[in-house]
Amino acid sequence: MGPISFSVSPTTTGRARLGTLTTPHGAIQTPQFMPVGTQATVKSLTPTDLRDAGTQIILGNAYHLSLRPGAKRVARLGGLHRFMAWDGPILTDSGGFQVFSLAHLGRVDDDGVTFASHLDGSQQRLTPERSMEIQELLGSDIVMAFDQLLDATRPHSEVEEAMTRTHRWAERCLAAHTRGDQALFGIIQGGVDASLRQRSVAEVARLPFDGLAIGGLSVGETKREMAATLDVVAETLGDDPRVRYLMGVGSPLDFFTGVERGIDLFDCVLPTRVARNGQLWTSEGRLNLRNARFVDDPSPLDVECRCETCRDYSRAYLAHLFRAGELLAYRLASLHNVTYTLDLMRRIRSALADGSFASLRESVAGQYERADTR
RNA sequence: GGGUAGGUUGAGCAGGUGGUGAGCUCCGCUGACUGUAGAUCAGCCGUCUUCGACUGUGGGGGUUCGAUUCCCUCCCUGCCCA
Repeated sequence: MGPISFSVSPTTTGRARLGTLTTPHGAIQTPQFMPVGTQATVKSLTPTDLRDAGTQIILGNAYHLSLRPGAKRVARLGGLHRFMAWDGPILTDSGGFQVFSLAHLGRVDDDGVTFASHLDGSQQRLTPERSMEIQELLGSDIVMAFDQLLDATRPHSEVEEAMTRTHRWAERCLAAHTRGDQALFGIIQGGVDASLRQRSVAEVARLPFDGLAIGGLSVGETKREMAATLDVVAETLGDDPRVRYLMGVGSPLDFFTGVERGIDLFDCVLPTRVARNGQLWTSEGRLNLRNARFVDDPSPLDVECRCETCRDYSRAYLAHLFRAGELLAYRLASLHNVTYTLDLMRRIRSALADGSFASLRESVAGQYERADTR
């Protein structure tokens, strides 16, 4: 028995599954969404806020935390859970995404990545071994393999090279990972090319990872390409029993795309980032609280939402807070979007259980369609 | 009453001493955001028939081929002196 266990059962909805993932810091129901807390905080929210929003697991980041405050410091202070006062499950990303998003600061070779710190320009080195060391010091429940991803516009040869490199790094991560109380997930790459994805699934799935992640999506490809790629991955994985995590996704409608293709876990900065920029997800679709039409609107943000923001405050007040640049705007907006997202996942699980997934998808699609074409 | 510095697109400014002033920052109006270098970024922000054109430098008058610029006069604002 490994550090985590995953029990999953199929549903009557496509490849969708309902499951329970048990970690050293608690069990989570899948399909599930992980709010992103890159720097040992989900921006503007406290662990109490996260609990109130229904959060079961959060994501942290090896690259950011290793630069500041430093992985050893976090370890000395009792590990990431204790440091940030979140006692639920934590998954840490390996730093692979920063190799992508901060590509202009670094250079990739077969052994790893050399880059200039985005904080002070100092030279840093990240390798599969170093990423494992950092994540073990942080003490997360789930450690992600160190990978390389590219955006959809890159030539086939480059995508293939990054994929094969990711496969070699995957084996090195497994060899370097020592803590028995942490799960380690492998990452499937291969861009939007079906044959590359098939190869990557075969290469990564044959390794003894505790879970499998699908990376390299939602980085510029079309929705159609993402769905098609998820179909290829699902088909190639077949009845592999391990938990499946779609990295960096997504929007409300993306969850339906993923879930019906067998995805169990999602993470995304979108709910919290767009919240800080005034965009709120509601039963009426997307609302931008900075728009002039809300300044005199006394109604709650979303009458169907149970969160503190919707319970206590008006749209007019939120619009005011955003215009005034008040810090409370960020917290109230983030609290709502995280609550909305986690409630949506709960509704999805419920719909999978009673067979109403398709009608829920139609309903939510209609809400966002109306908002988009208003 | 005398002196002095000013009056530029919602606000605050830049510039311009005879030859095309629509430039900046706020504010305002929209949009974007997908394993967080993002409480960020982008577009618009005088009018119109908007790839362009027109109007606009406190009001009026004068000189001039041509005035934001030079002259006269009036109005308004800050400061100083009475």
